[in-house]
Amino acid sequence: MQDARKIKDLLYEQVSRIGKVFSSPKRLELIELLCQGEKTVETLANEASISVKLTSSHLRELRMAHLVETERQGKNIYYRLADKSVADMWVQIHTLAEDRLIELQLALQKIAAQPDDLVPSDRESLMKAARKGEVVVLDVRPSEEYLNAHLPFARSIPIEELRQRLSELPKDRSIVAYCRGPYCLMAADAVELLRQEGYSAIHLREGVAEWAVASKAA
Amino acid sequence: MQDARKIKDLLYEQVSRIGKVFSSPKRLELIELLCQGEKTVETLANEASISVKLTSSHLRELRMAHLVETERQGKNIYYRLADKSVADMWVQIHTLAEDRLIELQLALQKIAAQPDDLVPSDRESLMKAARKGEVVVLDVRPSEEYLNAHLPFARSIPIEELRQRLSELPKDRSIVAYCRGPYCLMAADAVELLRQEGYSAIHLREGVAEWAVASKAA
DNA sequence: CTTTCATTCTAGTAAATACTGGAATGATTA
DNA sequence: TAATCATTCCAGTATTTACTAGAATGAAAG
Repeated sequence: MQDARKIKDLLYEQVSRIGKVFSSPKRLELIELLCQGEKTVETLANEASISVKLTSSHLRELRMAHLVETERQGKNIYYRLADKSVADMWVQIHTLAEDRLIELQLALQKIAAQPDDLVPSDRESLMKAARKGEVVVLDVRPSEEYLNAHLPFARSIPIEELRQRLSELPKDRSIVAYCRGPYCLMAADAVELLRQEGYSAIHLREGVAEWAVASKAA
Repeated sequence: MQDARKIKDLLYEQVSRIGKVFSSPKRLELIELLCQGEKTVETLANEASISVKLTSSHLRELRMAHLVETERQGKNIYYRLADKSVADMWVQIHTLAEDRLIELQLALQKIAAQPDDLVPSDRESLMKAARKGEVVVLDVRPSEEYLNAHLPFARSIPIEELRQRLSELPKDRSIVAYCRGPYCLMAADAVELLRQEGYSAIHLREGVAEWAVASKAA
């Protein structure tokens, strides 16, 4: 019976290794970034606003849990998620957090509290409209991330280029902007800019990872 | 821009609160127990082999993350999962751990390394056979857990009563035993006992939580 | 009023964690 | 050879965590 306890302790201990990875805010941010495609350590460090050394140590934790893989390309080392299921887990955990934590719901309402933010229920109708060309789905992430994966029918204009490339967008149709996910502020900024310039813009909170999970569930 | 950083930090911080809950082996064990139905603090402490006080403090963490609810019934306080999605998350996280951690795979192979353990792919055929009465699906958990939820067509004989109630089981058909999930040893023990007594017994690794997630995905 | 169940407070230990900085190492490219 | 990208080692700090034990508190049952 003592033997059984030891075995159980060992098993839960192993599972907790995965839980530990998801228990650090910065590691969560790195995982979300890696959901957009492979990236170098330097890119990850800059995006997450931490030092390369600290990034390296967080990535080490991810590697030791076998949640990421590395590949050397010239001078750079690229990190990527080891499996699609890691991206799914990120979506599951932040969704659970949004469902259970009132504090998180309030924080999310504060940023971009537009009444017309698109929520998952609109998914099919959005795709139908996008297919017909009734709306423009706009991906405002860096173009490498768009090239790695993007929503169906989406057009790419990175947020930094948006102001100069406004003329590419129609004023007679709604523009649905999205970015990395609900914790990324790029789409919210894009919507603000577009509205100032007289466009009809809507903020889609989901990123490609959230979209993928939602599509599977449907 | 500094403002944006602060907002992001706050959001990831909140999500990490949920991750932290799943980063402790004992809390994972408590969650798995609560997946079987509501339980008192004392029961949880005994099952997890820890003191009531420590159990209480772990449950406090779960409460503060709004993952469990409590209800007073007479002298006892019953804990239960606040939502089905918490049970789903437990299944997702231990599944991810099993997929990614070789150490966990090896540990699981050691316990009950029977070649005929049932794996998820057999789910539909198992149900078909159970419906026709070709196999007996046996739930060896305590009867309260069986009453709370059990697999379709399952019969309940708690592991402690199994030896005395062997005569209730047929020798001409296969007996598929299951318990709380892959980290619970009751079904493995039951299979061992049944085989010693001349029964044809098979170990189903999934519990009701795993079954529910798998059924949704299919 | 006592017992039972459960939480909380205080207090303490041991270990792990997140982060910083400096210096060394290694691999690759130019 | 020098520069770049990344990791690692060493050292140190601050914080958090898991756990133990003793004592007090509270809520309900008998």
